[in-house]
Amino acid sequence: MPTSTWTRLSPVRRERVLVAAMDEFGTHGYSTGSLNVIAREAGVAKGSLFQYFEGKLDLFAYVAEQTSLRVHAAMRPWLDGYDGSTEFSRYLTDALEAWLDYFASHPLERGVTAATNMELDPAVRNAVRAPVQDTYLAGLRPLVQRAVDTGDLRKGADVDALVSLLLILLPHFALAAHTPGLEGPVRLAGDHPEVRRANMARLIGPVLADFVPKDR
Amino acid sequence: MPTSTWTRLSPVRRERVLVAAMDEFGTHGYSTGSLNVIAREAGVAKGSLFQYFEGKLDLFAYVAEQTSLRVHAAMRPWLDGYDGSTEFSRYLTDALEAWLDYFASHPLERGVTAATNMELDPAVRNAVRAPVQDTYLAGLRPLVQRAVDTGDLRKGADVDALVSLLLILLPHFALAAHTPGLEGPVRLAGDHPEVRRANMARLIGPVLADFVPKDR
DNA sequence: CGGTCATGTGACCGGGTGGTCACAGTCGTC
DNA sequence: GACGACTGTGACCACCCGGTCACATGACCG
Repeated sequence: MPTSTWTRLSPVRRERVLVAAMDEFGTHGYSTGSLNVIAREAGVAKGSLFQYFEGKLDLFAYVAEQTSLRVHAAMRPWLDGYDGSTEFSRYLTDALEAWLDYFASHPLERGVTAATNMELDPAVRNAVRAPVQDTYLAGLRPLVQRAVDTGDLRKGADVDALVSLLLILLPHFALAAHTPGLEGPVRLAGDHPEVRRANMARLIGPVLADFVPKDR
Repeated sequence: MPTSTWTRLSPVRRERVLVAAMDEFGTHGYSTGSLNVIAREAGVAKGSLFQYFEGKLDLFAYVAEQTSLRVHAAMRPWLDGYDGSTEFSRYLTDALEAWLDYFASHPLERGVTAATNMELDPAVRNAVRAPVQDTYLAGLRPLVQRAVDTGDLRKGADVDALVSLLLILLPHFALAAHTPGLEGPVRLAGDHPEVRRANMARLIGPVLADFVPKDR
């Protein structure tokens, strides 16, 4: 949790520190990320960082939280916008495409998301990843539940199972498109957006197939 | 690649170093793992490590490779044993359960697998993860292909898509059962093996459903 | 025995780390 | 102008890192 000093800071200074921290942690991860570098890139003395945050972990947790809020805000229209007028699998594919587009155009957020997902140290992950995952859960579950309620997904479909699968696949999709070596034979880093969309449909389609009503 | 000195070493000394390195890298990951600790735990001078390997990355790459060989060897019966006499989805569920069992009883291998999968630095991942992933690919693809050939999976099924999905889900299953915060609502860390198996079936079942023939 | 060579060792090196703190500056208020 | 509270600063601390290297050890051979 940032200190009160941080909240009183001028917005431009806050943004400079936040961006520098997102960049550094997003590029090198938590343990390898350097406060010296963050302070230098932000144009701020290192001592100042310790007046704004309790320490490195506190800063990282703040960065992770802010990032997840930004991502969540960007995806909110898709999380809230489903009304059953479009076939759900089509809607979800569109939403996933927007998801990929967002990370393609927001490398800072992509980096921090990667660093958060890849963190190994349980202490760090507990401070950072579990809350973020809860945010995703709170966004996805109602969306899936609504699709079941409207009959766009099969009555009695295992909502928890689908949500769990999405929770595994979503971060993977977001990162695979930009980190080589994460992909299987079906690549998401395709040069053409159409290829990427088609390949994503190849992956998400089969997963959804068992959840849609038989007569569709 | 280890030096020739390493290959001439007594097996007990090699094993001591290997185990210490698996433990350290598996617990703390590559960048945070310490050669000082490895040398101490192995009962070996730090200088000796540099007579066995070119440096830290070389040691880590060796550890990752050896680990993937061990895992691969343990799973080989399942990769080779499919002959179409059992329904494929049943066979795969059994194989995945063996997969979970293996990591439950081999914490060193589990730790290194986690560290390999969670590595952020592209240079390290290229040196380590891509080869490992190729090993998985070489094991999984023939298995799936055989299931298509025997008609246990639908003719014309998208083999690449299923393999890609498995490549994403498998490491996740292996690690989720032991690293809190990685799981969605459907948990694999259940106390009872039956619960765990049932939950895994809830996740893998829908994924497979679209690949099995319609008349089954 | 002396000589050679492979191997083992740990003090040591330069460098980077997260974190601290004594000091300097900068406001608003009386 | 004088005060006090808040904020900014970077030299500094103790510590740990990966990597090196001069030397010790010991096995084998003539």
